[in-house]
Amino acid sequence: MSEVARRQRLSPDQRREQILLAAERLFAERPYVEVSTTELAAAAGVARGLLNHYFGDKRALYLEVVRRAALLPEIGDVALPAGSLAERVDAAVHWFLGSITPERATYLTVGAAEGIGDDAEVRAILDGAHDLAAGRVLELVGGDPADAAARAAVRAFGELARGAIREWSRAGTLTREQAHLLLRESLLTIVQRVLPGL
Amino acid sequence: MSEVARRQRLSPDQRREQILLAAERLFAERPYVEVSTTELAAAAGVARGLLNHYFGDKRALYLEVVRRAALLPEIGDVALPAGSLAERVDAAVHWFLGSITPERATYLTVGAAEGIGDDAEVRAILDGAHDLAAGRVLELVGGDPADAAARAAVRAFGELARGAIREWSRAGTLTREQAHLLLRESLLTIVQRVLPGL
DNA sequence: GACCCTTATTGGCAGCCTGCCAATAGGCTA
DNA sequence: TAGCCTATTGGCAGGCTGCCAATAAGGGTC
Repeated sequence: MSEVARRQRLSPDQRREQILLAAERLFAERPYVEVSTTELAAAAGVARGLLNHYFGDKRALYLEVVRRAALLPEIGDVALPAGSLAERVDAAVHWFLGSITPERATYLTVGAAEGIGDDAEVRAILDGAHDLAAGRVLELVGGDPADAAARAAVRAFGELARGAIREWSRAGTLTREQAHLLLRESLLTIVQRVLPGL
Repeated sequence: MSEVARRQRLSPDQRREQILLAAERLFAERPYVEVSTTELAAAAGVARGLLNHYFGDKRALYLEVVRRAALLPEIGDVALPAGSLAERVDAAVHWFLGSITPERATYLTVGAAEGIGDDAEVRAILDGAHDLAAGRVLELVGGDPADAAARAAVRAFGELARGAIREWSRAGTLTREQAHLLLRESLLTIVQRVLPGL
């Protein structure tokens, strides 16, 4: 029978990636406490001590996973403004919904911990990612990304968006079209009737 | 020096409450893993074993704390419909914002874990509480609480509300008036332009 | 192609945390 | 005041985490 090499020496980057992939899977299935480092190491096919070597401790590994997951949306290249406000709003919503494939839905709706069981560091990571997305949306609809209040309002809109996405892709209580309608009308109202009044 | 009674025999209800209060405080300060049962027991002035006696295990105690926190909003007696739609919407928003005193903000914006680090049980508790609130809002604005899609849309609105509340009471990036404006206009739009189209 | 040397990788030790259970004693009742 | 029910305690056993010194994979060098 084929004897699997007991030790395999990989480049730090490869090994890191391998561990992160396994951790991503396990942490997505069960809550933090329920996943032991022993299990994480086994899933990655590695000695437990290697986790500490690469990430410091369990918590740091977890934060790394959250960091990667939070940034998934690929807030990159979306065609900037063009057309009427209605069209631009529609484009922004489309981008938001489009960046969510069902498989990634789990990660994208990440809102992690708030309130009881809150975790300042996790919160900070997510806030950063959400703020980035809010800034992008504000640009798309022709707002001023530098306006703190406007940005805050759009960040709040982001919560609505993640809520709608969850209703659609996880609970199945809204169709994608319904979610789109909800977000389009809401965002339009926010841009037209709320932002000017802040 | 006054010798504090080494053992004090309380009624189960009192002891339970005493432990829950201490746990509430600690869990609000630091994430679950960071709080040890030893610490919880010390904070409650009780032997560690008593926690298990009353709640089973640490997780169960935590869930109990979350359960109580999630239900805080006192979704009880709010004057039902009256006046124009605009007025009813305003009343609903007022109720949502009013049920949030700064001290309780921490608990009320509880959205707990989603995605990475998700916890099915915590999720279920919060979903239940949020759905209850959504049903109440739907009643207030004259919608049909039995309409699943409408309820889902309003649940999503609840996320917007919690987001706005956080921007206001925690981040301080929105004033209460601004948060109110954002929620009022959004909810009005949802009722007028979204619900009919679901 | 064989040897070396850097460093990726391992395995086990020490401390802490958690759940469990039998022993203890507080305080109400008769 | 004596007795009993049961609230409360303390310590044991197993598991998990972080740390560190020992080990060997495999690319570079001659």
